[in-house]
Amino acid sequence: MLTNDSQLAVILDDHGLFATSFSLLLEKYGLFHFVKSFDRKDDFLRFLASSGTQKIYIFLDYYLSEETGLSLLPEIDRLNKDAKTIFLTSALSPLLIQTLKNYNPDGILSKSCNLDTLKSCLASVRLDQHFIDPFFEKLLENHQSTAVRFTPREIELLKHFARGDTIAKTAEKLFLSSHTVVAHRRKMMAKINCQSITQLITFAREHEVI
Amino acid sequence: MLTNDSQLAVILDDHGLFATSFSLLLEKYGLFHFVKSFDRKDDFLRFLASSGTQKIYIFLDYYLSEETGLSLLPEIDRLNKDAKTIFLTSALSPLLIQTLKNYNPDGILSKSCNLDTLKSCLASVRLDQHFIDPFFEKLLENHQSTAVRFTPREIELLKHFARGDTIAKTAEKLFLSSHTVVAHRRKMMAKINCQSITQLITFAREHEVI
DNA sequence: GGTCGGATAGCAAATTTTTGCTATGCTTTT
DNA sequence: AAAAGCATAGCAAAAATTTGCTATCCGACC
Repeated sequence: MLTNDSQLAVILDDHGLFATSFSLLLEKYGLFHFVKSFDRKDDFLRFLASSGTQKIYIFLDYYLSEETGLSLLPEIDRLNKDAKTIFLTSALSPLLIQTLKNYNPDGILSKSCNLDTLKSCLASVRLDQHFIDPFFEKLLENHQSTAVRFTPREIELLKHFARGDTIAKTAEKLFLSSHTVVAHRRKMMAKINCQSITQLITFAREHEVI
Repeated sequence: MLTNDSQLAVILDDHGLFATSFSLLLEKYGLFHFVKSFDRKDDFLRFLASSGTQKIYIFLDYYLSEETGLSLLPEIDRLNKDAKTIFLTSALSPLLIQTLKNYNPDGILSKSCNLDTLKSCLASVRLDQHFIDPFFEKLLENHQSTAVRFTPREIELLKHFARGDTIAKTAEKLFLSSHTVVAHRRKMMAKINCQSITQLITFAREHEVI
């Protein structure tokens, strides 16, 4: 049922070990008859350029060495209008996933997904439907509901704290009274109910506030 | 020459897709006859516990979901004294690689390495020699002068601080005197010459120490 | 057999952060 | 116009962190 005729999968991931290994996985389970993997953007694009118009399924890593897979989308579309693009990412940030989603690729999969999710994704994409990893769906939902809102000014100060600036240093840089900086800290710490600046910074990082 | 009899490879990587795929790679090229992959620490440890004393080659991801592969080393050693441990990491930070090296695992490989490097690594490890990816060797050479070193214990404490634990909390969790925790903080802060814990944490994050 | 570094622990003092409470302008929303 | 929320600022006390200095134990290395 999954053994569609002459479908080609192409993988681009700068972690060569993953690219090579993943191509074996796609072959082994009969998900594709032909699989080609690349760990360099240039080779990948060259191959794509020579691929003509045949139907191609592209597995694209989000984090490439110097850029993100997103930046390749226009080029991919130019080279092969019918290509299906599925993003693979190890990211855990709702903000990043939302960004990815906004680009509307054919699929978005977590690198932590299991074989069944991979198969579901392929089944959907083969029916011209879009697929997003249930794990990421959940991530997005949770983000909406648990969102603690920091004001723009608070986030600005928070960035200083996260860079290691003390109260005094932050006040100096932003031309504020140290009392004001303390007040901002206090307010943010109250919002997430914590007792120290490191906890606040950790929270902010985990929730991609900064 | 590579087809040693009844050698077992075990993979632990929280990116299930990689773990599964990589196991296929190890099998396909005859690098191992038996390969088992896990994406959860618990399952991995349970398997290891039941493995008896046979020779095992462990491929360990550096970044696990809540901790680093490093923290599993004692447990691995306890469960199987003869296990060979090879780290796989996508990290690019000299400091992190140095840290990894200090633990003296049997092998350290970049996830961006090619098949030949993987084979060289295995050849070395099978001769009871230690192997480090040439790419990482170069990375370390280039940064020898500016390298700041944290000890394993320091990094352990650092992770607590980064999670927001105070001195008292950290001491409590690790069954230490708060004086000891202070001493560790002090030492690390002296190493990077900073005056507050947030600066230390920021440094550690930027240099991928934690 | 001695030196060195790492992990442990302590005291006292200086400094910074955190907390409890208050207050004044300034927008935005109702 | 009142209310609500944001940015600003202050004082004082409590708590935590940082610093200067010392010291023991242990294992590794020469």
